[in-house]
Amino acid sequence: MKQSLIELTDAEWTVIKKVWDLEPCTAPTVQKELHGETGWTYSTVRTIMDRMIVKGLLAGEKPGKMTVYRSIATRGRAQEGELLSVLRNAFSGALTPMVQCLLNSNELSERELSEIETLIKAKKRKTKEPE
Amino acid sequence: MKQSLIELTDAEWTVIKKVWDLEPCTAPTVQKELHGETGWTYSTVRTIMDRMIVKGLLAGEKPGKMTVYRSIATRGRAQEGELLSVLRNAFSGALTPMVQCLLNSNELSERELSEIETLIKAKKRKTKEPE
DNA sequence: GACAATTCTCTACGTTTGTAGAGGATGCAG
DNA sequence: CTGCATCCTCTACAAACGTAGAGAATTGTC
Repeated sequence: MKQSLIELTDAEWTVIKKVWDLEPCTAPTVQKELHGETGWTYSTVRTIMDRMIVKGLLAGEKPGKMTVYRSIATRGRAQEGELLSVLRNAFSGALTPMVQCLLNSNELSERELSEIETLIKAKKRKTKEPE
Repeated sequence: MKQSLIELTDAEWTVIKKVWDLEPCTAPTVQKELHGETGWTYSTVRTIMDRMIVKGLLAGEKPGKMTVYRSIATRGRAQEGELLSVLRNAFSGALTPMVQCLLNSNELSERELSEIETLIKAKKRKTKEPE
């Protein structure tokens, strides 16, 4: 039962990335970690995190007085969600143009190009001989 | 002078794709075209389009009584904007993982894989011998 | 010129997002 | 115990988004 696409707002991305790094973690910790980068106050971070619980993106438990947060949405599923929603909205589902745009819009090092080429070859192999 | 990233909402994507197809075009035309797909009323479409003018995504001229819309944001720049913002938010700027995720999250035909491979080879050539 | 159809303008309203303050509760230092 | 620092809860609020209705203006038609 694969839930429908996950989509995160910018603020949610900022928070969940820290959570992935720190979990299990508390709101004050996350806030302190993010403060340099964002300037957000405790209230701000806390609000975002609690809203993310409601959305099923994080889980919060309260053993003592402090709430301990964990991620529910995995990095992979979140990334996938973003990609697929761009694919759908911006490229009407057409993958090749999307990759093309990606390759054009960025200076890639040769190393990156080679890496990607390798990925493709691997994928090709898997496609040919399914498990 | 490259303006900063373009980002469109879902509704804006829906509209601008029609505009790209139909431009120059009027709001009633776009609304009629979208009605099947979205059920939106004239007011809804019109509001979105006018907000898009304010954002500099569309241009509107009014020679007679009807407003004629044209796109300002090009398809390419809009697509690029989406991709780069996902790259930044979800992949912290790392391109290879993004491509990898894309390849994994979708069943690609062998044809697509080959197409992409070709793109990469072309790109590699261009990278090696800059103009 | 009166009417119907089309289009426009203006206003509205609920929801989501970004951001945060005020004040209560709790726990540790002395 | 008393006070200071932490952390929590609740509430707020402006901007953006999705969605749309009400009523004015225009125009083609009889």
